[in-house]
This record gives sequence, structure tokens and C-alpha cells, in this order.
Amino acid sequence: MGRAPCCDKNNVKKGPWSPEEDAKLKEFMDKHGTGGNWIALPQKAGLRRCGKSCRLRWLNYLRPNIKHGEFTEHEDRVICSMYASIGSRWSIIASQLPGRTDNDIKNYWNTKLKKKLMGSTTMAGAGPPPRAPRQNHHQHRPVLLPYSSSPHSNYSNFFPGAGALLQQSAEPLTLQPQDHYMLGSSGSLNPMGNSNGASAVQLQLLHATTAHRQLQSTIGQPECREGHHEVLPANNYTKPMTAHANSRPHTPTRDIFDFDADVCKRNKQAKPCVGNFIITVNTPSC
DNA sequence: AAGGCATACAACCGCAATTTA
DNA sequence: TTAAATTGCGGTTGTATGCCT
Repeated sequence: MGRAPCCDKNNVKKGPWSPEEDAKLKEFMDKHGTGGNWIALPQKAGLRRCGKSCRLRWLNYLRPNIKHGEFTEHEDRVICSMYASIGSRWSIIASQLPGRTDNDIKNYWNTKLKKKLMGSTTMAGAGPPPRAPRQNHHQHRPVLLPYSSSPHSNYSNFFPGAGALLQQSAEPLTLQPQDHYMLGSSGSLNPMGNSNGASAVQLQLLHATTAHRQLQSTIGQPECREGHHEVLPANNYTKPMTAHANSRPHTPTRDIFDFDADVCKRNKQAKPCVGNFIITVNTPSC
């Protein structure tokens, strides 16, 4: 039994929007907003379109303050830095560029910026954070770098790791055994040489909240166990086979590491918050 | 002028996450 | 608690346009 379609595919128009359709949608949105339901909107607005199509058209084209046209150098820099840091999370990147949509940025990246960067030597490895080798479970205690505001604060205020990512000289802190952390897959993989020649990767750290600590009583220590230290890129992350074989396939987007994600899903109040730390895992083998 | 190719970008699709009943 | 409905995201495709031969 498949999923019910969101609309009657035979009765909806597809393809480019006409000026008349745009006008209808805009007028309806100006008067009523979405009414909290995109699926029902086309019928109310007198449009023969799928609700998803209306939403996309509105968000990417019709809504006020959309910026079209050339990207500035500053925007280029933000996109590049964030892409290097968090990968193809276009909506997050778009949130740092007022007036730009995720679709816009995605298109811009795929058609122009990527090529531009590939042709230059200034951004080694401009691709998404590459998939890293798995870590040996019994080596390399993580070291924490304190987050500090950086010249890149324009986006680091949203994604705390992004600023620190570019700072290679932060003073390391040792992870205290009594603290509890989770590694966020929203972190970045950023190969950087360090002083002793070992390359390092950085991951955003999700600090355990009070709510999360409550989990200790039900599931035991939610500590950053050895098995959780795998260094994986922001995208392409696949769930380790060792835990929760029956759970849904792992999404590369909003997850945190394995059992934590599942426990949090079951226990809605126990969501961790994003902490202002970067974790660095030494990977001498690469 | 016509055909082929490259580029840009709007729009679609599938699926995971979230919300609602 | 569970299933259905809805939303949001990222990858991909389709098409219009411009350039080159």
C-alpha cells in the first residue's frame, strides 16, 4: 500500500506558471495567507495546481523581498564557507542570506560557483565535506575547542561551529569524562593540518541539556561512547548498522548520533540543544 | 539561417520530519 | 500510541535562452 498522493495528479497543471496564475496566488496570499494549509490552498485560490507547487512558487518567486540577480562577493563567500562547513544544507545557508532562497543558492552553486571554485586554487576541496574513514573505537580521545566569535560572525550566530571552524589556533580543552555530549551530524568535516602533522576533522557538538540528562535514569549514561566517535560528513551519513536495525533509514539532515536520535524521537521533551563547541577528532591515519 | 551545445533557472519528485487527529 | 496528513528539504529534470560553428 503506497502513500496517498497529495493531489489529483491528473487534474493539476504542471510546468511554468503563467502571469495569471502568479497573480491569483499572490492576491490570495496577500488576503488570506496560506491559511495554515498549502494542500487546500489551490482550490481556495482557484488554481489548478498542486499545493506543493504553490508553496514552491510562493517561496521561491512571489513572496516579498525576494532578491533576484547577481550574487555579491560577500554572498559568494558566505555560501562557500558554509558549504565547506555544513555541506549542501541550502535552507540553512539561505537563512544567512536575506532575500535569497535555498533553490536559488542551490542553482547558483551548481551552475556557477562550483565551477568558479574548481577553477581557482583558493578553496582546496570545495566539495561537500568528504566522507571520512571510520574511527577506531579505542583511540583518540576527543578534544574540545572553545567556540569563539570570529570575523565570520555573520553566520556563526546561526551555526556556532561555522565561525570556530575557520579558527585553527583556538586553545584545546579536554573533554571531561563526567560531561555528556552528543555529536551532531550537522557538524562539518574540515580536513585541516595541525601543528603535529595530523589532520583533524571538526564536528559540531550537541551539548547535553538538563532534559537529556534525565534520560540517564532510563537508558543509562548518554555519554559520548567510543562507538559514537565516527567522523562522518554532514551529508552522506548513513546510520551505523549496530543499533536500532528496525528504525527508519537515517536521514542526513536532522539527526544526531544513533541511539540519541531514537531516544529523543520517543521522548519528545528530551531534545538536546546545540552547544557552542567544536569537537576535534584527530585522525592520524589520513 | 540552422543545428548543436552549454548554461541558467524554474519546477518537479521523492522522502524524511513534523504535526495532527 | 499510531497512522495519516502536511510540510520542508535536497536532488534532479525540463525547458528557455544564448552562443558558437
